[in-house]
Amino acid sequence: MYSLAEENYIKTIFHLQQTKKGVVSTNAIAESMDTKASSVTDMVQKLSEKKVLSYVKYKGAQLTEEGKKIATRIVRKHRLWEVFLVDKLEFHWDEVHEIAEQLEHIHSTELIKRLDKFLGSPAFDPHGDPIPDEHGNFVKTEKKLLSQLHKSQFGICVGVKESSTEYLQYLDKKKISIGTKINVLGKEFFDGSMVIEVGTNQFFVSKKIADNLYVQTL
Amino acid sequence: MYSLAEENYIKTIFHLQQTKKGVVSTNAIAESMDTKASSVTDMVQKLSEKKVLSYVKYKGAQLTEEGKKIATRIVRKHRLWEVFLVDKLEFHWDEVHEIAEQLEHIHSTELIKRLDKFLGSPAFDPHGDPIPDEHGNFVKTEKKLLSQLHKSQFGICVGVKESSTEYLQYLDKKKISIGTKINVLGKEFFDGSMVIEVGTNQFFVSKKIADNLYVQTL
DNA sequence: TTTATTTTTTAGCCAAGGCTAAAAAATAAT
DNA sequence: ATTATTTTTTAGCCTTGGCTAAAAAATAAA
Repeated sequence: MYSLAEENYIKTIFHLQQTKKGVVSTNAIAESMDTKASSVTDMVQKLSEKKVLSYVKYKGAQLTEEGKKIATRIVRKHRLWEVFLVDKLEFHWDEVHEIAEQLEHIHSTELIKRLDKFLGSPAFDPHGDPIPDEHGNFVKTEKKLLSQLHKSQFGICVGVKESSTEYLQYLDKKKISIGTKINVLGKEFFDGSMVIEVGTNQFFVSKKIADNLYVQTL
Repeated sequence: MYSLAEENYIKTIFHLQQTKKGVVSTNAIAESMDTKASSVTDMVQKLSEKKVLSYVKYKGAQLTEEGKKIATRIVRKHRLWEVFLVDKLEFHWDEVHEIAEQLEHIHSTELIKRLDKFLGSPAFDPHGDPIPDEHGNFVKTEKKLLSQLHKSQFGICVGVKESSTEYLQYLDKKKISIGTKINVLGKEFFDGSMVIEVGTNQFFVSKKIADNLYVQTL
């Protein structure tokens, strides 16, 4: 069993080594966790002894397989709870992070198993990020522009390229927000326009619109 | 904001002063929390400075109004989460305590407001204990025998007087367990037998049966 | 290739919460 | 009313997870 502090370090290092690719520097961890480098050194040395990560002085830290497993479980919990908060308690997607930060540390594998089932084993959280399955497997996703999808593919809205007021209002009107699933029903070869499905709504979007929306795809 | 340790002390003292009536001794707290008396003394002195309880050396501790408020909020959270675990995640009522012990420390008033609404503002938890409302008011309940109820009253099953195998099997068959709501539809003056409703089922119970079941009533 | 600068680590300190052992107060027994 | 026993407190120490300031290593600049 890992302490709250340990879990938070593991989670942070996991996220950092996704982006920064490879070993993570002491300073990077410190900055990301809003703490001091000296504190990070201490903790990283402790976690290294626990075989959660490998650590070479002055070089940085890198999670072991065990460490990644722990991190993945935390991420799974975090994202499932976010789905719960949004889908069941009707929170808005941008209000749930803080609460999920707390809920992700609740210890009970049975709880998560049942929560997952209760939520219908969702594949994405309300921000459009993929939820690892119970074995820790992430679906490998790619961030693309909506315009890059083909007919009968789908994507989860994760952001916009340029955010003009008009565009955001358009998305709002069409009930597209972060985490929304978008099915591509058809695509016009000639002008790149598409027919998409959002919820139960089906409508037409121009290439200009589809070029401005980022989606996460499998 | 109170720490995890502080919240646990406050909660424990709250429960102890319900039963033991009045001031709570250092040893009682220590035993109940499975810790040492010396640790209790330290914490109780700290909480006294924070005006959460009044404490007289060698005499014991007693929660202030503020302390009771904090305790009540924790109890409310604990019991609402238990309802969630049983009603929504289909845990059995005797499996949920540990998990609720963790969930009760999640900080977010909005979360509890929404959880309560989501659950239909339940008045009792799965053990038949009353859930304080958002202002901290407990419905004042009384523990009675089912046989003491009158027509059109209801009670929440909280236990049995004598537990023979046959009796427990009977309850099982009738889908009566801890936390089950029982409506008294009719009562026969002559022999004390009753017609009760459990879920959507309505059936007859003899006085002997009704005399053996404890229920919580408003 | 020295010298400066940045990054990281070490050393020493602090607060929270716990523990043990000894002292002090309260309570019970003679 | 003493003495014995139990309860509670104090004193001192431990671990976790922070912090600051100084030292050491790595990196960049001259």
